[in-house]
Amino acid sequence: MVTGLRPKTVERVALPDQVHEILRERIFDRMLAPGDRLNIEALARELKVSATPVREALSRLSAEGLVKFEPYVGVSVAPIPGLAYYGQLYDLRLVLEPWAASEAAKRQDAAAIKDMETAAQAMEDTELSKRYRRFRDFADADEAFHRAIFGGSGNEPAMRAFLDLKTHLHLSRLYIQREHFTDEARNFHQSILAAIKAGDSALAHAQMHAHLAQSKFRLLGQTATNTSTSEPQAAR
Amino acid sequence: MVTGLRPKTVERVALPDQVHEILRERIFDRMLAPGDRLNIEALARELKVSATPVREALSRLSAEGLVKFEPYVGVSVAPIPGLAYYGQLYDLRLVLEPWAASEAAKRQDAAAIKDMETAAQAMEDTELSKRYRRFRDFADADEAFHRAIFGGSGNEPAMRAFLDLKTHLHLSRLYIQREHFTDEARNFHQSILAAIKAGDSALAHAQMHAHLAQSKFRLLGQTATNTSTSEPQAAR
DNA sequence: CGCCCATGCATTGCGTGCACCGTGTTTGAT
DNA sequence: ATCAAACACGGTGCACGCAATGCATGGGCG
Repeated sequence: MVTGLRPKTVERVALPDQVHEILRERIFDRMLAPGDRLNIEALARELKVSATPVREALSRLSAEGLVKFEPYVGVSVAPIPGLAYYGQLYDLRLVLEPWAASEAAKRQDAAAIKDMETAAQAMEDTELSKRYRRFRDFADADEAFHRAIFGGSGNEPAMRAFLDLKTHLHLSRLYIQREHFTDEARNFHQSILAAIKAGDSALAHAQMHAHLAQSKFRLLGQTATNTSTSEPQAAR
Repeated sequence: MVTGLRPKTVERVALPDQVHEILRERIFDRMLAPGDRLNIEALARELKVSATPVREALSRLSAEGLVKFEPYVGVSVAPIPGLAYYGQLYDLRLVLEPWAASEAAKRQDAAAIKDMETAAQAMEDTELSKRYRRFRDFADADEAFHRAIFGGSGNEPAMRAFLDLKTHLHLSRLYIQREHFTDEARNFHQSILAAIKAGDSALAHAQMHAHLAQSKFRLLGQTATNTSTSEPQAAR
């Protein structure tokens, strides 16, 4: 128990983590098309490592649902879900996050509210320096805000569930990356934050619901009921 | 594509899977206490395999949250959460599952309803042969029923989230394994199933909520603080 | 004399290279 | 043209060497 807390200064850890992150980036950036086979030894040669760390990284990616793992056959990039899937993802968020927001409003966790403010502020800052504004920065700040709300709900399993969802969330942004709507989201975030700080759980619930409904609308183009079989399977 | 469906008769796949299952069992059965270090080579010797599959299995367990992974140090059994955590778990289910049940009632997915009936029937059968009734059999049937409801909701991300939750759900049963309340749960399941088959989404929502609230009550001993959630999730 | 910090050692996880075997394809014979 | 056997690709498992961690011991300083 004398270990104390690690400095966290240097990247003391993990070669598999690096491979994991690299492959993750490639999938997000569409360098790897869905269905592409990921050859273990080829990746090992390219990345100048052995097969073991690569296997480890692929195993984690499989757990995240980004690659499909077929025993004794190999791994391939998981098919990118269609708009219908992301509609379902928003349906799920429409259930989870308004509840999380209302819980956060009730609990008034000081640290979590601080996190929300930080994330909201990061969004403002991102907005300010439009020159360097990368969509990813905005997405990161958005994710941080929503995560902070789950943190404020005090519900650890819900936080875990959200963190699992977030991987797929990032992919959904591929469909709307050309349109930003940052102002709209920013305003909603401010409203939600205000409601939570005021302890108005009903309002926080409503604002979050409106925020996500709006986002879903931006993604699907119209208030589709849900789950209609429309798989455009873009790219490639 | 000629492979068709694998026979499943023989252990066609994976040595890591077997190690994974063995360790999983040991954690569930309390053979391994929280905090215990899991020595890789020791496990390898005991299970008559090499270190590689063991490492792979531990990696998956880490992804499930059953073990804690410290780079360059080793893995140890994750601390078993307290009752407060499982209360939160039920709070989350109280949000997710009533919604899933109402969606299932709306969609009327024939295959999923079939699964629900099968699971419900399995519960009845388990009840019949009381001599061999193991609590685990009951728990498996219960899980199958709830999973079938998520299947009926047609929401794939929700299904994924539930599958992740289920690991921790099994652990929660450690607290109440001496009390069964199987009749109570069985009756609730029948009510929920009837409501879904009747297409009564509101009733399905209410029944599922009552079911989980009752289960939470059984676990915690008394109605806990929150779970107010006054709004029954109007769902659009 | 006692506490603290630095250095050495044992333990053990981590990474590599090689050999085995299952899979999927191609080729050759009927 | 069809089926079967052999080949090649590549994932899987294993033994070994390397490196990092944590503990123990010894020396130095207050």
